[in-house]
Amino acid sequence: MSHNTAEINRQLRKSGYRVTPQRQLILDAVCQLGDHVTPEAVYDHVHRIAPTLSRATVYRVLHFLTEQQILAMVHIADGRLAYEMAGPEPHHHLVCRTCDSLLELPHSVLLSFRLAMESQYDFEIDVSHLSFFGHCTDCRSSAGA
Amino acid sequence: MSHNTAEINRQLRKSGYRVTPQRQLILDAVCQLGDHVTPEAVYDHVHRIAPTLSRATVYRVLHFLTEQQILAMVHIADGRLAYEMAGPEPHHHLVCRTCDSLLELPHSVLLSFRLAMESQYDFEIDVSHLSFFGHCTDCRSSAGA
DNA sequence: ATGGATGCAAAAGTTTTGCAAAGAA
DNA sequence: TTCTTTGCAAAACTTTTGCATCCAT
Repeated sequence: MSHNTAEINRQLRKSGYRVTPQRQLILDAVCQLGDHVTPEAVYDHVHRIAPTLSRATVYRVLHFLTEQQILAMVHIADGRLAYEMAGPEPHHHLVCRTCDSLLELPHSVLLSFRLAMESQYDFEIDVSHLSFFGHCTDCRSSAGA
Repeated sequence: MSHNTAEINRQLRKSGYRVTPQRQLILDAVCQLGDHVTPEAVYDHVHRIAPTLSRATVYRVLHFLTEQQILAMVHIADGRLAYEMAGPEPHHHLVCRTCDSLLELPHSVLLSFRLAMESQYDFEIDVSHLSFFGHCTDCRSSAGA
């Protein structure tokens, strides 16, 4: 996924924040590294390009960009947190525990489930992003059974 | 929830493991503290009773009891991990982000969703435990909206 | 020039590990 | 007695924070 740099920069400046090389590097990194990017992966990536860019900045910028809704925070296996570009439409993932592959799940699939929860339990599920863990086609067939 | 101590002890010994006061204390703690118990909460609890019981032991025993399927590991808010008694039947939770209350969700509710994922995406979701985050009745009404 | 952002380093928090000693079977 | 388990302490890892400096506007 590529992001609209000009648009994002305009948005940030309009809100009184600054567009810095670090923020651009970190955003590019999340973009290039794909879905479910960990802070450490971001750090590894940007640190190669800008060796003085610190871990503290990576964490701060990831938080910042999430607050600005430019990034989204997602849960990954083992209860860790990761980030990805915040798309206009919520989407979800099927994460294979064996090969770590990702399958994207359109939002529509979750809607009926959400509605059921709402009517049966009067509980409004936050469905900005969900990850489900399990096993994909390939791993199920190769693992036998 | 109370657990069948005698049965569990028998199971452990049968597998060649030992029943120690620490293991019993930690199991009792998870039992008493309820669903979604963090390692730190367990430590706080047992440390009051047995001040020499160390954090290392808490972590080791929680892992151990999970391997033995006496406990189950669950994801809670903020990507943290917690534990609870492993019931005979999988169950799931609706976790309120506002008041942290828990609603139990019977396994049956998830079955249709699971089947849908399996047929549409050929992906087998691991449904040993799922937590959904959102807002409960009370918090939705009091927060306005 | 002004105030938000960064780098560094240190701290805080969480989980793991090595090893000698303790203790369950 | 034997061998698993524990306690302690230290290490490993992840994330946060204080503060002086820097730099985008």
